[in-house]
Amino acid sequence: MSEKVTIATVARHAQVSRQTVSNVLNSPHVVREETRRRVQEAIDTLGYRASQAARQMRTGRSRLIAVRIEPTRDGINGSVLDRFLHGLTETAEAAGYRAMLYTAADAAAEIATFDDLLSAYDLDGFVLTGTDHGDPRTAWLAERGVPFVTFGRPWDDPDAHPWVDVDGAAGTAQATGHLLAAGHRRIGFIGWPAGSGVGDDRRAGWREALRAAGVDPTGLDREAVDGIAEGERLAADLLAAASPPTALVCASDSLALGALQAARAAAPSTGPAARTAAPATGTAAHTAAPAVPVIGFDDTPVAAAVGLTSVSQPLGDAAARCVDLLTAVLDGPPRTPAPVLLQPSLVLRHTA
Amino acid sequence: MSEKVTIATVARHAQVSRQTVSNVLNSPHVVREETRRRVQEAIDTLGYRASQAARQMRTGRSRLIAVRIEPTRDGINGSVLDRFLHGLTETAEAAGYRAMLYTAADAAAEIATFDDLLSAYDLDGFVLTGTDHGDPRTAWLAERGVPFVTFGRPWDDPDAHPWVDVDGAAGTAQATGHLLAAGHRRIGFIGWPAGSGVGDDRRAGWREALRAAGVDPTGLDREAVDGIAEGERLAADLLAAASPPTALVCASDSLALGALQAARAAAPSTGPAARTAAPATGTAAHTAAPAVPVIGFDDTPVAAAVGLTSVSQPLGDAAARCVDLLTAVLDGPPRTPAPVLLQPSLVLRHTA
DNA sequence: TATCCGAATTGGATCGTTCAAGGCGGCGAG
DNA sequence: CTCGCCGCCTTGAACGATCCAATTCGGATA
Repeated sequence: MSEKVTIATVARHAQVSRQTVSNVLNSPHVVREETRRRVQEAIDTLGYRASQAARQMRTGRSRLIAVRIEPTRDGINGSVLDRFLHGLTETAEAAGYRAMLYTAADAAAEIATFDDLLSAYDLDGFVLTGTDHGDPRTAWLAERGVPFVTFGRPWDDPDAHPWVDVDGAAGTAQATGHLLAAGHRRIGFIGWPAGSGVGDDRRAGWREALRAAGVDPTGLDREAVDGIAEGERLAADLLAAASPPTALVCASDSLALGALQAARAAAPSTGPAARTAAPATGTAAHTAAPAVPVIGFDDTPVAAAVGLTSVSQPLGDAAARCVDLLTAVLDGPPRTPAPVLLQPSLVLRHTA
Repeated sequence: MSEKVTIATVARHAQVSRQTVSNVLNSPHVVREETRRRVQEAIDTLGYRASQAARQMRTGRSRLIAVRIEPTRDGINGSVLDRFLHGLTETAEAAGYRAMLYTAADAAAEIATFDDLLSAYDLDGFVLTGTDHGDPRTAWLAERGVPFVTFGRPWDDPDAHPWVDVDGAAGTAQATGHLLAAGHRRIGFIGWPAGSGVGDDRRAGWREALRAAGVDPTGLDREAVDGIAEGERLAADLLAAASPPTALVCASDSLALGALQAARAAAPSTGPAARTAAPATGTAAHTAAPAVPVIGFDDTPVAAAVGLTSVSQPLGDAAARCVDLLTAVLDGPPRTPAPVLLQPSLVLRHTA
């Protein structure tokens, strides 16, 4: 191995000055074509790579973006983040950025981490996931003019900052529509307690779809925090009602999984037009369609494994668009790029 | 906001030289206690943070470690990486390091990425996951003296480099032992094609456990690449044999999930001492114990969701130990720290 | 021929930190 | 008394890139 190859090495090798080499890399248009080629050749020959540290010291830019990796709560929804991260890393690499991970127990700790990462590592930007009403993190970042994008809408003001999101309401509406088309009328919803942006959005999709079909959604929904056990409890409660729903839409795969068990436990009631969906996946149909169809949300591996019909989010796309927006802010003019709302799709399996 | 606060700002504020401030941070023992306190106070007051870029430029160390984020293959095993990454990031932060992500399509691309990360970002070290026989990546890194740790043994030479692993053989042995204790004798194994380190290890655990119990494992195992469909196929094949196994141990949850379906499809055969395990999880027992008990490997969310008994890897621990070993190499004397072999545990659920 | 112009290139200064070398007062040994 | 050493601190130089101002140079213009 030879000595470390710096910009000076390249300059000497190509018979030009350091600045010219720098120009070839950063502003190729100011360099004569023939010179540019000669320099580029030297770069390739020597295997030169600009030192990020040196560049960063001068420019204050690190070409690093940070993402938080959350503790896998439920376990089921964990792999959502997994897919998102992969897409993010891949797109960032293509744009010349690298993704850095950080953890934080709560919003306050996360803000402290922002501060640390910004002052110590000169981070260029952040990708936040899972925003909610009055998020203190976005306020902190915006106040300091730090570039960031959220995966999840700013529920208070759609123009507050760049964001990417998946249209959850459209997803539950699509799920509800699928069940309506199969002949169901009384379609229940199992979701999260009112107040969370995402949860309310998903419930709204179901409600509006029912209303549009002329069905009164009153009394057809239940709510609880996420979890299989909760899903089972709520579904059992719904199915035991005076006039129970004949199909269920859920705000998550966790809830849906629990609901599925309640649906299976329930006697094969007199649901209309049962057994409409055909097995969609390649694996054998290992579970019979439940008497009460159930649709989940997120299309997690668990859903795929147990044959649960679920609303799938285009996570790779979402991650890519996050990077797009962020780099637009970083590399382009200082204007806020338009937000992106992606459409989910319904993945049909055995349960609906 | 005031101006950027550098080491010079602190020095002025504390009435000392830059170097003394630097010493307070990096070699506190050479500074008089009273001075140290004064400087520390100035640091806290001003909210000073050392610029990584400047430090890195001088020392050549970035306090960054890189991990590859793989494309979620199966989906089921994806969340394994998720948990590992979280633990890694957390432990790295505690040790003053940050985790950076990268992707790579294959080993060659990964090596190219090594080169890039090393020369451009001055990466301090790598954490590799999923090593195999004759891994070109470890060879490349070792040749250049780049610090790295693998999660997964170097299957050719245990002393080649620092590593952390989970004792897969012990896991399958434990699973097999559990079934033996329940009265089973003919216990089958569904695993991956011979040749992969991890797969062979897991098979060996099962084989030796059977042998130790005086059972001849011949003909009781099948192999295929990972996947639910494959698992179902292999299990069906095994169960259709002349003298079929009465219980199954699998090399992954994916295979186990498939096997479970085959086991349920099979008529409740005359297995011995059926129904020994009691429901372990908090959620209601939604699935009856199968006629042929099945045990998976990895304790994925899917396993938890469907009630599959599975061998659980201590991923958080593993990640932490990876960071420990890596920082030992980075911060300590240049000797190879002892490898770490962690023990998995059997999580009992409904299927065994 | 002298002058000017713009494109292309050059050399010096700079970012914030750590390293290497050196200053300085005091103390113990020769 | 002087010398060397030690503990504590300071100063100048360097890491490798980019920014800025100055300079060269070929060619067009007066």
